[in-house]
Amino acid sequence: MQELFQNEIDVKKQNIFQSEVEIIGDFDLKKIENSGEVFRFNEVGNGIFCTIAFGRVLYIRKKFNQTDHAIYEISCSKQEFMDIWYDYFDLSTDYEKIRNMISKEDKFLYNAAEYSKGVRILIQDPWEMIVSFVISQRKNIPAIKKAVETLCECAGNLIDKDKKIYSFPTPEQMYNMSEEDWNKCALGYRTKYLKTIVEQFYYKEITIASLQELDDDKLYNKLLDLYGVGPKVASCIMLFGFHRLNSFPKDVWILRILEEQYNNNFDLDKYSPYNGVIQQYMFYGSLELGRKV
DNA sequence: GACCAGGTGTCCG
DNA sequence: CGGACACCTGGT
Repeated sequence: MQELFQNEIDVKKQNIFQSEVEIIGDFDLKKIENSGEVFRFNEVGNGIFCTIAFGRVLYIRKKFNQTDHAIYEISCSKQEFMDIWYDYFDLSTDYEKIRNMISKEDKFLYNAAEYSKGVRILIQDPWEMIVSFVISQRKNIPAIKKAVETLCECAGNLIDKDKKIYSFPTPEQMYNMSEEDWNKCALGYRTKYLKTIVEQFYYKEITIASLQELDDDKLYNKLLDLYGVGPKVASCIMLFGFHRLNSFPKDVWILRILEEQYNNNFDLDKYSPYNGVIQQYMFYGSLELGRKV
């Protein structure tokens, strides 16, 4: 907390914002932060959000609202925003259109989607998603975030010397981690999963490029083959790393909703090809049912 | 100090 | 194949 506060002061001092962009449609930074899909995305104070991805850091803050769009201050050039962050935030997908597919008859889902308005499915680095979601198992979100940051500090590149921000390590960087590094990360039984996966990617027995070519079913099965990756983690990797919007991760919260709200009769394929977006609305809606952020 | 956290591998019927 | 059970560690 102290570090974040320090970070905020630094941001102000350096007047970090460089340009402005207009963003149209569903877009809520706080909701994205709490949507559970991203682990290096944090509010650092005063409405300023910081996210680290693709070896870059972005600071972004809403400046003001117009009726159908909003203006955001950003720490990069407009050009970089269009080249990198436009896709990251999935700004070419019309989430309002997806929300409008939900019938009012389904009261729970309709309310959940209203409540979640502004959540988007970020397009994140597939490798980072594989590693992060293997780490995520049987951890709460603060613990996941901490573990990911420690891993980045151990093996990533220093991309901001002042604020000590590190990039997410590549398979090569993780392959070269010492035993001491692994111990520092304190990943417990997940370490052996990651070591195995890292080795496969290091020796190019599997590549991200080859995975990207696969259709949903084949990709799912290929991910399941990875040591330490089960159905839930594979679905998350597909949704958040490969942007397979039909992938429907079922964690404890979703299972609870499917049982309590739908008596286990929810048609998981009803909103194809956007079942994963619907899942995300349900998951964010679980905040109202007692899930903690 | 328990108890549990966005699960998965393993073993057993 | 479905159901138990152990599992590292840290947060509440």
